[in-house]
Amino acid sequence: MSDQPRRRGYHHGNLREALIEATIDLIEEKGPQGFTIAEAAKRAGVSAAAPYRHFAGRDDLIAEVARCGFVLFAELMEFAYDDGGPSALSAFLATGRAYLAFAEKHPGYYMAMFESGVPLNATPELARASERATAILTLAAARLSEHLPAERRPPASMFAAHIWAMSHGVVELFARSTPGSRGPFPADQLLETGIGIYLRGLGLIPPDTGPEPEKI
Amino acid sequence: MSDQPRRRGYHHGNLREALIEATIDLIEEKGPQGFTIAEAAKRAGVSAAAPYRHFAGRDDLIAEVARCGFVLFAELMEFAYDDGGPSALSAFLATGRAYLAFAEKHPGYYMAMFESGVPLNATPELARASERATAILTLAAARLSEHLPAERRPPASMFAAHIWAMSHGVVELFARSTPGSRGPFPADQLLETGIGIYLRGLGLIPPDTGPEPEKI
DNA sequence: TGTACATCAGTGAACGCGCGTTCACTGATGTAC
DNA sequence: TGTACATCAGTGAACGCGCGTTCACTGATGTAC
Repeated sequence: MSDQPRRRGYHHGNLREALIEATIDLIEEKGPQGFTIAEAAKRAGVSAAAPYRHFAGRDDLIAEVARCGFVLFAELMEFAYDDGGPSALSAFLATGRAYLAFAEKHPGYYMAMFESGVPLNATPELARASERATAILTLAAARLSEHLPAERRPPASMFAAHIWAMSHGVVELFARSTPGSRGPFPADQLLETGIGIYLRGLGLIPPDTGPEPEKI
Repeated sequence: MSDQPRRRGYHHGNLREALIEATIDLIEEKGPQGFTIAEAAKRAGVSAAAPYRHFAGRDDLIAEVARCGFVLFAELMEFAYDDGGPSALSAFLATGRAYLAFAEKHPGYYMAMFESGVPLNATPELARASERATAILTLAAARLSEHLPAERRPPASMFAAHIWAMSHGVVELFARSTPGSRGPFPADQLLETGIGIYLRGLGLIPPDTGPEPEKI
């Protein structure tokens, strides 16, 4: 938050972390391609050459930010999932809410992860972090779909992919407060209702009462 | 496709369109931020200053490409929708397929529209084009949901937003052939099944036969 | 049909800028003895 | 406890580059008469 460069002396003492922080803020403000190493260094109160003591270059720094983002993301999802309690359904819905909350509270991370152009396998560490996050969502989906008879149970990874796709789509299209926002619905409501309808389609939520749909 | 600059003389004759074409190709190859006016001009066989006779600047050119993209997009969606025939349901599913087909066949347009950072209301013409595209999807959703009893019918714009979000999410996360693609499912199958489950949740597709889900 | 002229769509040189990165350096830190 | 020295994390100047944009210009086109 504090952009003022404050240094204790010749050595920064914490430059690596300070650069990561600065990168997050910069990406948040100007988007992934508006980010420059030079400005991150300036914000950390350090010369433009200093970052190269800690990162191989621009892409390496962004990849590291993305990795940290996935780590935090996974932690939040895991915390929200709460080991499947109090019920598989509520735990699942909580992870969905956590997804959106993460994107809204940490747009810098989110952009580094999904909009920076850094491929998810740019570094082995990044690949591992993103896989771990995927695994949590997939686990939540798997646990929830155990309540479904096996013969009409989609693969858990497909289930998870559907939810991920809808969540990501809502974030990208409707959660940004950029001018030109579409539609009158707040993003969290949109995602909540969307997931609700999807789960009803799977048979995980009882259908609404009401007359049968006419034949179409 | 032909990158060779071929000119008939001092005047290009068709520079505006040639620049748009070059921009599409460049964005497709290098992403929206890899695009430069200088290179678009070179591809069109023209000096770097020439584009300024036709566009106010970089952003204006990208915005125009996005606008063209929305126009084509709307046309394809409209064609796929086919005025709601042969049935509201099949017409709706066709528009979903058209969405994905557009993203796959015209990635340059798609990126200019959704990933370039150009806000959808950057110019009045762009805003109009994107609204028209939205309107078509919303119309398809409205027509389809007429088959639902009014009291459990979500607003058509919300319905449309759900579908748009899932489609966009599938495109962004699973349709790119970039290294690091996730999941073993082809994008079209993912979208098809996802929309199917969603529509079942709305009651627009009869539920699968099978035992009731246990209480969860 | 021919000529004069306005208009238009290009050129090419130049600008200022900021970026990513390298390099030889230097000041601070910590460890061996 | 004090000193010598290796190591580390910074500096600042410099580089080459390519970009967006401007400007005075010039060649081609089309229209009025």
